Amino acid sequence: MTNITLPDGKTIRFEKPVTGSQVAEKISKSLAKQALIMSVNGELKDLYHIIKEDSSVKIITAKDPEGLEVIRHDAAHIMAMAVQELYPGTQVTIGPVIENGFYYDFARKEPFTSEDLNKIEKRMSEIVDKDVKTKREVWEREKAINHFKKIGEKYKAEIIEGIPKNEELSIYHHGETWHDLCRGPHLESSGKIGKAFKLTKVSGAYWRGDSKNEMLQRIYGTGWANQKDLDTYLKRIEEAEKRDHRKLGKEMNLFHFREESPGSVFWHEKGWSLFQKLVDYMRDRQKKAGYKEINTPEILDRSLWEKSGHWDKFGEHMYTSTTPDEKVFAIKPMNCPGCVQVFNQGLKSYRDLPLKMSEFGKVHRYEPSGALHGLMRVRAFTQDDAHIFCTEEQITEESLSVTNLILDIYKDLGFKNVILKYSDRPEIRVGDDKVWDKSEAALLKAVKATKLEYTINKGEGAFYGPKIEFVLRDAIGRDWQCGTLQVDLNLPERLGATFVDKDGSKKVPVMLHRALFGSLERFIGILIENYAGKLPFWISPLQIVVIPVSDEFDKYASEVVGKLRNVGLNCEVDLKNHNLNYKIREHSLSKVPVLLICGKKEVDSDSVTIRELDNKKQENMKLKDFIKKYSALNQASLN
RNA sequence: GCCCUUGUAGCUCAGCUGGUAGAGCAAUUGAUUUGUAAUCAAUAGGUCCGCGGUUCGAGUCCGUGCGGGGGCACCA
Repeated sequence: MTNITLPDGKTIRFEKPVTGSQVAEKISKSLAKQALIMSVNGELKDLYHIIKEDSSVKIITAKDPEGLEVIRHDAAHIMAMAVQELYPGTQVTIGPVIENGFYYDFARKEPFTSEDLNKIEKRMSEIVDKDVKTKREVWEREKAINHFKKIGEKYKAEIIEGIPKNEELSIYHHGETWHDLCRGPHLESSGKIGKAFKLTKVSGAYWRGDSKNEMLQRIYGTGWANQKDLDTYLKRIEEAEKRDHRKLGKEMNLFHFREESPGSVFWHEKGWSLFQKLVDYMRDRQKKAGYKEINTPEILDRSLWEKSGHWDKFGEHMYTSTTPDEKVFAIKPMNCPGCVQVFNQGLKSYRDLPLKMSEFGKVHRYEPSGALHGLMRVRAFTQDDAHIFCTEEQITEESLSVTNLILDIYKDLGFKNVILKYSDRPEIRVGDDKVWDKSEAALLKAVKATKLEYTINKGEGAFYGPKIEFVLRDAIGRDWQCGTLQVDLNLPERLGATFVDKDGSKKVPVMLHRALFGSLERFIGILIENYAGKLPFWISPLQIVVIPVSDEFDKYASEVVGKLRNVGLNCEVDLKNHNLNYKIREHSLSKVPVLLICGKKEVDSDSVTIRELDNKKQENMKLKDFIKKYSALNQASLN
């Protein structure tokens, strides 16, 4: 007698032990058809697993996240099977499920080409059609190791050797010819995978993820429950490609990169205008929040970096320069040591704290060539940096005020969806554990006070203190880590920063590092992708183009531009010998938010006709009203 | 840094197995004077990423360097 309790609380009674398939069959024919795997007392099992005792069982279909995962996992297996059929001698390693799909890492001398991918995909399809049965076996450890060694799968053998001795080793057979070591569960047969998968790319990947090991070939695939989901996913990828800031940056004439300085931006007039607009805005916000802006040298003597600890901990990422007199300088990769030097000038009292010093510091970091990626990962960038010198007691309050400022600024720029990542002490760290206790608690208190969603990343703090990272979600659901707030229990002491406390004794202040955008360059990349290039009016580098209907109205159009420039709007007049349609198309494609059309009607009535981007409706307005309305829109606070 | 891939006009790209470069758009000039997403025509435009090699001959094949792209590793 086996009692099976279903998720809705109902119990089905079976005379004998049963399989998941039998349970599903009992519930309904359609469920039996859709069933992929099952969960028995919370453990995922194959459908053909025999349940011997009373259990609560949930039949899992493609609608459940676990179901989709199994589809992907099986697709990975079938891919490996197809690869080994097509390319004998290829060794398999690991093949997990990942977000949106799966991959499998192979060891093979010859590289896989994109044609190979097509072939493999086709073979996978054939295997699905054949609907080969899956069979699970439990093997004895030595047998498994010897077996895989014998058939030349040294990576598999190595994996098994690393599995704890008390763990059960299951081998899954797919059809008569292919098998793999796997924890499972798996689908009953290959037909259940369906055809909603696609191999997407090949790449290199280190064995066990360690760059000291040999490089394997990884084939990525995406897999879904049905064709519709696959299509939706592929569409989303396409949409992301359309928004690529590298493409848009070129099209919109914002910036370029070139061989002479990989990873450094050549800002064009329009891109720089956007950059400056953000800086102006930040300056204004920080001033109002009580920050004092400073600026420190780009090049500083080696000795300072040795004192700060950067030379040791960050040396391989630093650009250095030796002067003709053999002195070694480093180009700053961070602003903090410079800022502490400014703090150290003059005697500071507890009355000066918290002291907030901001700096738009340009830093250089020698990033590995393979890491570079448009504006998102560069070797030279500008931080909207600030350092807050305060007492331990002030950590929570200051952190909270930084957090509020960040959230408010993100909101102004159109990002309302923000989550926090809190990281506490890492294994290797400096400072007394008691101080860590205090600063972690203080920072966590601030995190909780925001009432925002947050994750705790254990042990991922900086070696000098705990930190919060601000992750914003963009218009198409991608997460970007931007701002950061770090408590520093180390640097002020190393660089001899002190203040005179109430009792007259000298104390070392706590330092908070914070950046809101993180890197201006990167943030601009995120902005471009978030808005697909259609930036909000107030930061748009070219806000308005005035178009005369014919050259008869060139003079009026030029006058309008003059007046708009006078109130600080970025605008151009288009006097080219093209017709109106052509100009509207051209400027719309280059994403100018507002076009003003001027013809006889407008000249006669001292007005302009407004056409906003992506809005075919036109509106005629007196020029002075237009100026009033749009110069107001030019302020962030009104957006 | 590592694996794969890629580099042709300002831009997007074509150029089969080696035989001295081609299109569309942009630019320039001329015509047209246009009322809401491409008016017509003509002209000009190239160290085919750099260096070396094979060859009678290299954009094309080989080697190497640099850059770009996709991943891996890295992101203090």
